[in-house]
Amino acid sequence: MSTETPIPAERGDFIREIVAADLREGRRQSIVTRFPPEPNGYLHIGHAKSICLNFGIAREFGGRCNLRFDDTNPMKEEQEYIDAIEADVRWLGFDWGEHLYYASDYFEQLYEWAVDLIKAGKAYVDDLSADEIREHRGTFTEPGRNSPWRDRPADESLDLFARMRAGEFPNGARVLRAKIDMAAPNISLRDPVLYRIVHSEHPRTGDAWCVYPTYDFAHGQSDAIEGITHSICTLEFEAHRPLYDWLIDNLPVPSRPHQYEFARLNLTHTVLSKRVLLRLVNEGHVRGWDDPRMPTMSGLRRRGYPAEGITDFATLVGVAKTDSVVEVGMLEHAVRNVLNRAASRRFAVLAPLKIVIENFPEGQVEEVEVPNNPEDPSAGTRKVPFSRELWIERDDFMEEPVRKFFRLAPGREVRLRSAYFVTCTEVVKDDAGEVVELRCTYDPATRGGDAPDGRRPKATLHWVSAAHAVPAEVRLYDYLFKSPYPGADGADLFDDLNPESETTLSGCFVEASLADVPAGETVQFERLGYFCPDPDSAADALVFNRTMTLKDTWAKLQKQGRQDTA
RNA sequence: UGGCGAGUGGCCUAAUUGGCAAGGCACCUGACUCUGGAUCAGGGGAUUGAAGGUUCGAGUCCUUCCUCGCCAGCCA
Repeated sequence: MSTETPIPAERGDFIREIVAADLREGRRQSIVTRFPPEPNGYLHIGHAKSICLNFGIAREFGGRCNLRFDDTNPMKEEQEYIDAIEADVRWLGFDWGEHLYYASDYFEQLYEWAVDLIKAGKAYVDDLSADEIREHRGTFTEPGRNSPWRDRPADESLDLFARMRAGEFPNGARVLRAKIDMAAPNISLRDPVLYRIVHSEHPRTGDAWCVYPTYDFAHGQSDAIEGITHSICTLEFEAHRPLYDWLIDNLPVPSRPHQYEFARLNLTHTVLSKRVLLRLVNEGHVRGWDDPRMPTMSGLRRRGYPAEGITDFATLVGVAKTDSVVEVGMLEHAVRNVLNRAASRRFAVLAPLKIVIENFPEGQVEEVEVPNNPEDPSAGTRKVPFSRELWIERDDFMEEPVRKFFRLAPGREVRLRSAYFVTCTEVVKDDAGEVVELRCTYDPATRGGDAPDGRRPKATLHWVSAAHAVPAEVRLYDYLFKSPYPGADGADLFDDLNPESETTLSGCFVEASLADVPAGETVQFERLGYFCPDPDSAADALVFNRTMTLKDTWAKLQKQGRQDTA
């Protein structure tokens, strides 16, 4: 308890074990990781897994995690994304301190190293076109062929490379390539492109450059410059590791980072691909990157998911090298878990049905005391007005109750939460036979929700006073994709889009205090689920998003019943 | 087809490196309950991708095979 060891006691995932061993066996004195997003889109929950891994390791092992933007492709990158990414990482609860970097910070150094490589005869300027380079590359089974420019004198490459930088050539005219092995079974070693000409405004460096390093030439060297010890990336970069190492081996870099790969996160009922997410936005399937149905950080935030739920989820799924698809249910579990603990409870009626308590004095208003969070007594209580006319949930009444339906029905007594027991005495219908109102009586002796004679209703209902409740719009969300595996076995994943992923309810009535819920806070509407105010919400026009429902065994029973009869 | 990687209950992840296959999610049952929530207790579910081999003993080591993923951008 008194001694502090930088090495956590419990065994972790395979990467943490490597980190611990490197420390324990003296290969490393301290740990430096990095989260290296490309600012060409918004962060999603898959990135959260990587963020939690990199920042988590730094935190646990007393090290540091840099935030580094991998901004080597000015055609796709924008400042807007840089800003959003920073905000998202912060929101998750991580801090990079002073260590905010950009690969573009290193462009000059990278250029010099490229020159070193040319001088050493390990890189050359190639005049072949992109198509020709592809043809020369060979295939999985056939080796590639050397470019005719491969053995051009270093001086010539040097001159050409300088002129590429000077802007003498158009996009695609020439590239700088590493001279490795055109017959390598690993295709990324067949003289990979190191630099290409891109005449394009860069969000950070403007028009200072018209040659840009490729990912392969920038990433490992950036790691080395920053003293990254463990460069953690996803599985698809595994084949690049030999190239990563080759560059580190052949350049006078100041440190020796190592790359480790883990399986990226996949989730059922959604898609975590920047390309597809971009299409969802651009084609109007959602209203934007922060649409509450999106798996983006900003979408989840707007949906009301607490950051802690997401980081807990990352811990829950672990880190391994097996391609996997995690059931969304696990995310929902993590989120419910923190919300159940922290969210304060309120009353809201989504599909209102009026009840009139005939023996309750007209015009009288009583304030009943309601606990804000039964899970957390320190959250205190609040006063909620109770009167003769109330709204209850339509689903909480059945004229002809089926088996196992415990809620209100003609002649049945239920408890109105924290208020009184009421009994339904009469059902009022309109001409069409629709139930429009219930007449009830209440038992004044049950004030607060307990009967002196100890009788206990089988159901407790939420309610709001008709005269005091405020109207609201509530947006219900469901999975963006109907199929757990959108686009599986060749199907067009856009065919799997769930047309009911968003349902807007108007005419809801909510407790007046709900007008004061601050942005970013998620509350529980008792018995219904977790909800948060949407940015569209205004003082005189409240809008709530349903973050998720409570676990609902009644709904499950109903669903099962439907299946049984079907 | 060449290279690389991965296969453990429906899903995710462990297994002290050769010693009784464990935990979480999901599911089911019961208890409790002023949320049909939460909580608590219990339960079902695994030939560890397959077949051989080594061994007293294999998820772990060897051989062969099968399946899946990634790689042929001047994307990352």
